[in-house]
Amino acid sequence: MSEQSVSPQGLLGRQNISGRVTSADVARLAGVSQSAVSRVFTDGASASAKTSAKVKEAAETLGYRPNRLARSLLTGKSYMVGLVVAYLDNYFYPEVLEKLSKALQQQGYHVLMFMAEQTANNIDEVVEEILEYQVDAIVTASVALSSELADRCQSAGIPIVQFNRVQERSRFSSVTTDNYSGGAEIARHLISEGYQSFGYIAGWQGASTQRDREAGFCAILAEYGFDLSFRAVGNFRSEQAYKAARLLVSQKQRPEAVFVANDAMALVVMDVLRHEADLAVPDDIAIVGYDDIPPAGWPSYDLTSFSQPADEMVENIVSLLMRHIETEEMEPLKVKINGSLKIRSSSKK
Amino acid sequence: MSEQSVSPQGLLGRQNISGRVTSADVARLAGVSQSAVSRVFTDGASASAKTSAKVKEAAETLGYRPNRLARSLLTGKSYMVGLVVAYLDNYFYPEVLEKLSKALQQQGYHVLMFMAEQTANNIDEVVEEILEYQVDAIVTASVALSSELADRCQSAGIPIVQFNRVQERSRFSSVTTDNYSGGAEIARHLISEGYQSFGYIAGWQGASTQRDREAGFCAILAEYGFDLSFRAVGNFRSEQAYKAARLLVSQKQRPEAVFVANDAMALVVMDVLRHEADLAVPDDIAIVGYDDIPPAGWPSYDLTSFSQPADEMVENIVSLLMRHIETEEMEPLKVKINGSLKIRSSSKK
DNA sequence: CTAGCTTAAGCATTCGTTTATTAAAGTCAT
DNA sequence: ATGACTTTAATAAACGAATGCTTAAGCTAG
Repeated sequence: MSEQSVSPQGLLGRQNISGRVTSADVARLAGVSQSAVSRVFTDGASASAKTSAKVKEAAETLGYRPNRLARSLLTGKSYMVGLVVAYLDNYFYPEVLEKLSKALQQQGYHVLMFMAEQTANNIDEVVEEILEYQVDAIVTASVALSSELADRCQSAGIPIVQFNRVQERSRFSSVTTDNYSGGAEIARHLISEGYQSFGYIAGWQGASTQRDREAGFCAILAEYGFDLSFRAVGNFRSEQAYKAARLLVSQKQRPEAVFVANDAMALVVMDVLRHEADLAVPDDIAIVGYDDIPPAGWPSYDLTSFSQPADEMVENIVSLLMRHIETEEMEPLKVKINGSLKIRSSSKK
Repeated sequence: MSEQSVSPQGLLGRQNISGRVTSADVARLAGVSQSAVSRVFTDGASASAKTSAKVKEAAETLGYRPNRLARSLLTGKSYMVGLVVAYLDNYFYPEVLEKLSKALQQQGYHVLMFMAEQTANNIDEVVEEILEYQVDAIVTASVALSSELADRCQSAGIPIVQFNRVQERSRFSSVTTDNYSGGAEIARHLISEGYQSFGYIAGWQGASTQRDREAGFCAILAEYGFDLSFRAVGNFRSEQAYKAARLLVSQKQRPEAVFVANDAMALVVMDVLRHEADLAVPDDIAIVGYDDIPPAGWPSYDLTSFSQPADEMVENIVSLLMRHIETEEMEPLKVKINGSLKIRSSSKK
């Protein structure tokens, strides 16, 4: 035994310094090559039952799992989807986020979160950062991108799906409800209930959702010979909705029915009407919202709202994503989901 | 010019096939080495003003940004933090998620989302998957880990911070409010208001938060010679809270005041009392919740609630994370935040 | 003008994988 | 057994960027 044949590392898969177990460690323990280990862990690759078993056992005892980031270098896929979102205090978004996260997880993908301010500048910055993470796709929620950034993503081959926002001549896919018909349906409903004067509290004017909802609403009003007797801007923010509501109750001539551009604001408005102005909903004034977030259905509010079906919207986001990612098909698709008006007591005469 | 000295690729930084721009592309265009490009983009590395300028310009025109995943191979840091969360329909979590996301983003980190079912099995699976992504740390929200998994993370050197959950003899850090004193303070408040009989609607019994809140509440009741005249389990889920509330209103002897283990359930209970049982809150029955989520403060509910200060909790999560990640200090710290009881009209006699 | 020192940039290696290429080992009928 | 063919595994070269080592350049001082 005069030869110094024993490896200085010892024969067993001693872990490397960093504490992370690598495929080489597993290979050593299993007595196979590193590439064999790799093949066992990538489906579609061939490995004999025997080695597969050896490798799996070794991996188990060492607690090995392949490093997805290293893998991504070779495969070009990170199995991460970047999500850009501006705020979660509109409760429509947590709902969507939860569903989206679960659905993607089921497909082996995961959501990497990015919070953006509403300012275009900030959003571009954020997206630049997203690109560093080599996400396979980006989902933007209620947020618009500069066309310059759009180009960057385009040329980097990173598909974008916009949620609840469409940019007219943009090259990316989007999923929305038909906000124009939503607004229109609300108008029809209120008219058919017999209301005669109407108000509108707007969301952020830069948003396509805002514009479409208002346009649809007003178009039908006009068709029946009505127009808005009150209009204020709430920018989709509660504090501003609060101010808009104060303004509303201070009018000498209050409208009989008010459409508020989303539920988050509509709830604030209802609270002001009832608890600060002592007005009854719907008897003194009817309210309709948009989104049908869970609190809209709570008995204390029972708010009529145009429902954006989160499940169906998420399903569509996911299938668009998968289409773009897995077939490399870049052709954008603009999907419009049919929502439906949930009529509740806040708008019944 | 008889030599074929022109590179087959052309002299300009023609992008590689995959469409992604690499540091080598930038180097070629700037006429420097790849390592020079790398140095320009890693702070703490030296580069002359001249090359730095050349490189930055080239990077700009090519739209280059360093690949974080590739970088992570060398540095061992991914700048991602895994977040495990079970549901977002308790509105305390979206709030925390938004704040956490923003705070981490400010430090250059980002949140990778993982949705877990409540079952221990599923959570372990999910965490295994997280590990594949080489996150620098894990935050769990209202979720418990098997000790086996804990070992794995420990030995992989991945710190864990538990949010709103403590595991007794576990080796990871946690951030909670002092749920025991929270429950106690609620009891003191109700007693001092003069209520004489008490009910409790419990959360998921496996949760330390649930146990501590109840224990603190009952301890003080006992101290004053009271006990629970009603108890039901809502598991932190609205549907089950609904059933518990139905049970409550069907009692012959209703308690005068009820503590519901969190706001999400408390709001459901209030709605049942008011809209299904025609009872007045607080006149017929007082209600107190826990978390102080935004809807608790909405005038329609005006629910007394023990406030868990999301800002402060998040600050603590982040500083624990940074401590663990950047100093490699693994010693767990269990942080208890002081909450405060927000007394509103739902519990005033 | 040169010795002596500092700063900058290039080369080559490395991180943990996948995968093309090639060599070895089975399989099966003859 | 032997040859023709199919599996399986090992070797080595990527992927994109960071970094130790080394050399070239730049600067100061004598």
